[in-house]
Amino acid sequence: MAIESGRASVGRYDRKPMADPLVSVARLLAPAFEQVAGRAVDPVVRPSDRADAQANGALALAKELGRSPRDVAADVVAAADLAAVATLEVAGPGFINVTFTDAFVAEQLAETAADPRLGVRTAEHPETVVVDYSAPNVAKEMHVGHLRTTVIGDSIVRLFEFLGHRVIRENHIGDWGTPFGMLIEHLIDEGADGTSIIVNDDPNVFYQAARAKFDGDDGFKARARDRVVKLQAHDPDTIALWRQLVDASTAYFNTVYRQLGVLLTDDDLMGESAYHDLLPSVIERLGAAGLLQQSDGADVVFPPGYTNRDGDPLPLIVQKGHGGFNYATSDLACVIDRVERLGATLLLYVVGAPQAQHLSMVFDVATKAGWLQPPARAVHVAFGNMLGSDRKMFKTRSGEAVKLQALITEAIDRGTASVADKNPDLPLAERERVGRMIGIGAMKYADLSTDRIRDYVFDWDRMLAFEGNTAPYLQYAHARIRSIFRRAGVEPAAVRALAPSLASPEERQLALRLLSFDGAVQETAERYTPHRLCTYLFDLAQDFSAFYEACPVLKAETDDLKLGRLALADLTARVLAQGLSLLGIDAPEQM
RNA sequence: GCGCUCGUAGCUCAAUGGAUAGAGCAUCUGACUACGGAUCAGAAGGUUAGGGGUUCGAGUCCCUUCGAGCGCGCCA
Repeated sequence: MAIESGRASVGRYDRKPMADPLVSVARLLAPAFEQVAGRAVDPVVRPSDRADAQANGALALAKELGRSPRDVAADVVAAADLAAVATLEVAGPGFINVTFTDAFVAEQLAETAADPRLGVRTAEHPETVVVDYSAPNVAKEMHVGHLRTTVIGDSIVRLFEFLGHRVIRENHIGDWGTPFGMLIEHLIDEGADGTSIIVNDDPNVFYQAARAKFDGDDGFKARARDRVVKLQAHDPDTIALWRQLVDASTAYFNTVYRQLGVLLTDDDLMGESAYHDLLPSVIERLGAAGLLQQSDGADVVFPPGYTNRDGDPLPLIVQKGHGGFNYATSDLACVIDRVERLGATLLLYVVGAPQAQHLSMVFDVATKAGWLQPPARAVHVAFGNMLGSDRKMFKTRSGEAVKLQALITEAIDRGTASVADKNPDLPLAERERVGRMIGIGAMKYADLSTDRIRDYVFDWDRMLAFEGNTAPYLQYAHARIRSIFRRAGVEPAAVRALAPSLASPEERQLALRLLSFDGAVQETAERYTPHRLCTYLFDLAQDFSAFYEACPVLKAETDDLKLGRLALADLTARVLAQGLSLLGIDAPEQM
């Protein structure tokens, strides 16, 4: 299959009249288009900066009918019956501008406010979705490279769960293979237990020391090789030592995950070792499917369309010359396990862009072997690199990968310092709690808010700024709304059944934005692009600021107006908090 | 050499094939003893890397050139 950078669709979602008004308009306009065209056509309803929405369908249709686009648009408007919802107007070369009636906006808003899901539709056909993300290595430090996969994966998990899918998180940790021979032998030499080495000391020191001995000491190397054989034969003593390393490492991963506030737990561990016993059957089944070939002594599959440096067909090696399996074998076993055992129909791989060719080959082979057939499909949710301010790979001065733990600590420190600076009256414990939300939130948001396929520049000052498209700006907007309620002495729940005020342009603009939360969430999930949701939330916060400036709430002329504006503010806060939560970011009540 | 991805304002980034390419930061101008100024309004800033093509319509799709990054047989 072709490499998909996230354009695949998850399937159709139901089209209930509530929620996204664009969906409602498209649904209501469709019969008019059908009447004019003589067949079903897409009204092509889109957001517009000239009206509340625009329908572009008449332009394409006019070409087909050989008529003037404006005439076609006029016919559609004449045939349409949605007076209760919107007024229609032909504009420009043949657009239909849509302006919602205030009654429609008010009604939709009231339904949204009454809905715990804030208007977000659940999937019409819930699927079993496996999300493969994070994937750190045992006995190694987590580094910046693990940040994006962990944060993006976490957000995708939250999104799909919210949409009603059955989501299975899989943390494909590197816990098997040749390095474990040397790691276990080194562990024996040191006479230490895995916990002290990995949790209390720097895992990289341990790993590099083992590596150095492996490279420089032939006796050690021979022992390490023997140890791998014992490990793969499930020798009890060897497994016990291996288990020490794995347990210590996963405990360490968990401290990182807890600090990051991601959902991963031990229950989600599905490392390479879990597929080890399946690997021979992968080869057997490839052979039975007639796909297996020999090349330079290795068992390989040649998926069509891939070439090497010399222009010759490029193989996917599934069994090495001396009999060992590699990560391609393991990845194929994953596909089988996820489809056949778990019943997954959507396999998401939140893995860096450099793996594109490898994954594409794996998916192609799995498809040819019949393991990955519709409705099941696999998508590489690829992402680019984190760059330093010099636009080069983010590294320490000495050129090493930056440790994720160092990044987390600095984020928390900076977030806490920011709160201390701006709200010194907060009690210390609260300051630290909120500071952590701000620091971690800022780091995650910086990662999520740009198109994932592109590289992005990591900049502490920018991501922690209270201005611009940042987590603190959104968190601040939320906290400020909650502050209004505290000051008013009103419980937010008390205004949820009230009609939100729509008296001014700013209120109307904010209301329309609130109604498009559903559309933003659906699009984010369909394309696996959290930055879409980020952009929506930023726009929402900006609309709220404009409203807040133009429309006094606590000093409103009448009590009704005050309550109506409180209702609008409350809905804004709920959407902000829900949206941030889908990104894995906390929204403090005050900051 | 082949392949993949990216190239948009000074900077960081948006923009389902739709109208005049939008935000934020920075810069400049203005508002108010502030419902948390951690604000708001406005201005200026663009040959969407270059060139061709498809289309009623292209930042977006196709071809090509240039630039950057990454990947191309037994590491994962």
